[in-house]
Amino acid sequence: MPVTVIDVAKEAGVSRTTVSNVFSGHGKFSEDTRRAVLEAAHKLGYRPNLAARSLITNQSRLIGLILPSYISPNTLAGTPFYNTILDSIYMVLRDEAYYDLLVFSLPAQGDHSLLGERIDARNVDGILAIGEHEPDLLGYLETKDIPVVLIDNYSQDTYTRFSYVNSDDAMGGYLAAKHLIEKGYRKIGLCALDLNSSPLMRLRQEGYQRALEEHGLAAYIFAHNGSPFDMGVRFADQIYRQGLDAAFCTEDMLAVGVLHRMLELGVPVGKEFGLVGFDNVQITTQVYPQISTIDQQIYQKGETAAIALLDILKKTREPGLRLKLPVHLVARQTA
Amino acid sequence: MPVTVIDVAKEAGVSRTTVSNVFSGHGKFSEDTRRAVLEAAHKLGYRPNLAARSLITNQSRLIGLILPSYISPNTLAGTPFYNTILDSIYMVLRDEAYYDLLVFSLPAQGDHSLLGERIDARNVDGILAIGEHEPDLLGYLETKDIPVVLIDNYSQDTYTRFSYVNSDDAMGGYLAAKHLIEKGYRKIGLCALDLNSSPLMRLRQEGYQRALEEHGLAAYIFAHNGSPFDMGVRFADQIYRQGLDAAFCTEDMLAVGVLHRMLELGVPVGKEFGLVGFDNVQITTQVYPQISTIDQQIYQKGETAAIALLDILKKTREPGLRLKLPVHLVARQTA
DNA sequence: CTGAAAGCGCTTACAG
DNA sequence: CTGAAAGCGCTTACAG
Repeated sequence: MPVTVIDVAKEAGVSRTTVSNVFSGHGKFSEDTRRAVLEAAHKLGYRPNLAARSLITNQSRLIGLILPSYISPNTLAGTPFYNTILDSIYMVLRDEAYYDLLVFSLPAQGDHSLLGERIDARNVDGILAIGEHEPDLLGYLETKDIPVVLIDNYSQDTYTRFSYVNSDDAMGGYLAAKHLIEKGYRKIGLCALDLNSSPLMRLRQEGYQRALEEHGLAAYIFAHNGSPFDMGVRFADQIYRQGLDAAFCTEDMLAVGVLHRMLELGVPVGKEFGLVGFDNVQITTQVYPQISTIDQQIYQKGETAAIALLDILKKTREPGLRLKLPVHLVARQTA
Repeated sequence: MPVTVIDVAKEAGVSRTTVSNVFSGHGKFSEDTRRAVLEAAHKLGYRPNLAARSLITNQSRLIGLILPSYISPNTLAGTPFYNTILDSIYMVLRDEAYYDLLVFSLPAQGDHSLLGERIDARNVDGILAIGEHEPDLLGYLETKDIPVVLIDNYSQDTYTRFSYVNSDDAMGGYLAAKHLIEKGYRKIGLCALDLNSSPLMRLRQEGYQRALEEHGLAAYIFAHNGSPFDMGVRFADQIYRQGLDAAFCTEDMLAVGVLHRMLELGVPVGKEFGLVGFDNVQITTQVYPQISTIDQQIYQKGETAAIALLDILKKTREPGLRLKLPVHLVARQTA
C-alpha cells in the first residue's frame, strides 16, 4: 500500500486539501502548516502519484519525442546529429527538472495512427519532433491542442500552429560551394542522400548550385540513398574516376566516408582535393585531416527547440514560431 | 471532453465492464460483442487513458532509463557507446510495442533521492541503467520490487536481486595487450580515463597487465579524467615523448585521439606504432587508418539487457541474472 | 455474458 | 486557512 495524501493529512493533522495545496503551491496556508505537511510527508516517505494527478489536471508533465519516421537500427548511432540533439534536449529538460522525456516505441512500419493513439494514451503535454514526418501524423497532431515543436522539418507553410526550428540550409550550401570556389577548386561535386525526399537536403543543394552558377561552373550531382559513411565511400570512387577536384557533402558523415576513401586512394585531401561537409558534428575534428564544414550549431538547435516548447507550455511565448538559425563556414584542413 | 469507456459502452449497447474487458482481453465476451465494441470505439475515436488504467492496475507500461550519474553535456554525443546502446534498447522496445521509454530529467548535481522520487512518482514498471551509480540510488532501487537491469555496472556482489549485463572486460584488456605483443611491440602504454572510479576500466587494465607480465614486459600507465578524444590527444604527446611503441586505450574515443595526434606528428600508425582500442564503436572503421579494437558487441549488449528486462516483466525469466558477453579482438590497420 | 458499485490517488470548487 | 464532497477514466470483484 503506497502512502497517500490521506496518510500525510492524518500524520500532519490537516485536511488532504491542505496537503494537496502544499504540494501544488496553490491555495493559502501558513508557513507552520507547510512545514508540518512536508515533515509528515518526509517521515512517511510520501510520493505523489503522477498518474492520479494527471487524471484530474489533464497534464502529464511528459514531453513526447518523435524521431524521424524513417528511423531504423543504426540511425541513431550512424548519425551523430541525433546524439547531439538528444543531448541538448536532455540538458534543457534536466534543468527544468519537471518534465520527463517520453520516447514512444512504435512498431517498425506500423500505420501512423498508432503514434496518434499513443500520444493520446500517454497524454503528453507537448511534442518535440525531429525531421520529416508523414502528412497523416502531422495532420493528426494539428487536431490536438498540445504544442508541437519541429526541428529540421519543412512543412511550415502547411501548419501554422506548429513551431519550427530550422537552419539556413540554403545559405549553408552556398557558403560551402563558395568556399571551395574561392580556394581555387573548379570541378566541385555534390554528394547527397535522400535528395528526393528531404526538402532540407534540397535546399543545401540549391545553395550549392547558386554559388556555382554565380561563377559559371558546372554542377556534378551524386545522389543516392543509403547509410551516410558507406555512401560517402562509394561517391568518392565515382568522384575519383571522374577526375573532380572537390566535393561538398550535404552531411558530415558522407564527408567522413569521402575522406576515408580518398586517403585510401592516396589523394592528398586539402591540397589537390577539396572537401567540405555540413553539420559540424564532432567527428569532423577527430578525423585527420580535420574536415571543413558548415556549422549549423546542432546543440543550440536542440536547445532552442526544447526551450521554445517549454516557454509555450508556460504560456510565456506564443506558438507558431518560425526560428531560423544562422550557419557559418568552419574552414579546417580539407579545404 | 475526451471519449470514455462510458461513451463507448453506450454506443455499443454494452456495459462498460465489457468495454474494459474487450480492451484488456480479460473476461469473456462473444465475437459479436467484441466487434461491436471495437467499432463503437473506432467511430467515437476512443483512446484508453493510460493514467487512469495505471492508477488501478498499478502498472505504467513505462521503462525508466537511467544514464550514468556523471552524465553532463556532451556525454551522449562524446561517447558513441551510448548511442548504440540507446539504439538497441529503442529497437527492442519498438518491437515489443507496448512499453515506452521514459528518460528521467534530473537536475545536475541534485541529491539522488530525487531520482527515487521520480521513479515512484512515474510508477515505472522496470529500470534499465547504464554505468556506475551512487550506492544511495542502488540501495533505494533495491527496496522497490520492480525489476532492474544494469549494463556495465559492477555491483553484482552487493545486490542479488538486480540483473547484470557485462562484457568480459578483463579478457578484452588481455587480448588487446597480447595482440600488440604478438605484433612485436614491446613498450606498450595503457591509456585510460576514470581508472579510480570505474571498476570496468580497472578490469581492462588488469587484463593488460596480466598479458604484459606473462611476457615479462613493463607497464606504462597513462590515466587521467577528461573528455575521451581530448585526453587521447594529450596522452599521445606523452607517449611520443617517452618513446613508447604502442598503446592500448581502454575506450575507442581515446584511441581516436591518440591516432589523430600521432598522424599529426607524422608517426606511421600501424607500422612503427601500434594502437588498439576498446568497444568497437563505428568511428574506429571510419577514421583512416582503421583502428584495431576489442569488439564488445555494444548493440547486442543493449538488446540483451532490454530483452532480459522485458522477460522478467513478463515473468518468463527470473530476476538476478548475471550475463557476461564475450569479447574478441578485431585486427585492423593500426595493429 | 452483463450491470451496479467500489475504489485507485489525486485536485478542485465550495461552504464554512 | 479547513473539511466534506464530487469526480478524473479506468478496472475489478461480485451478484445476477
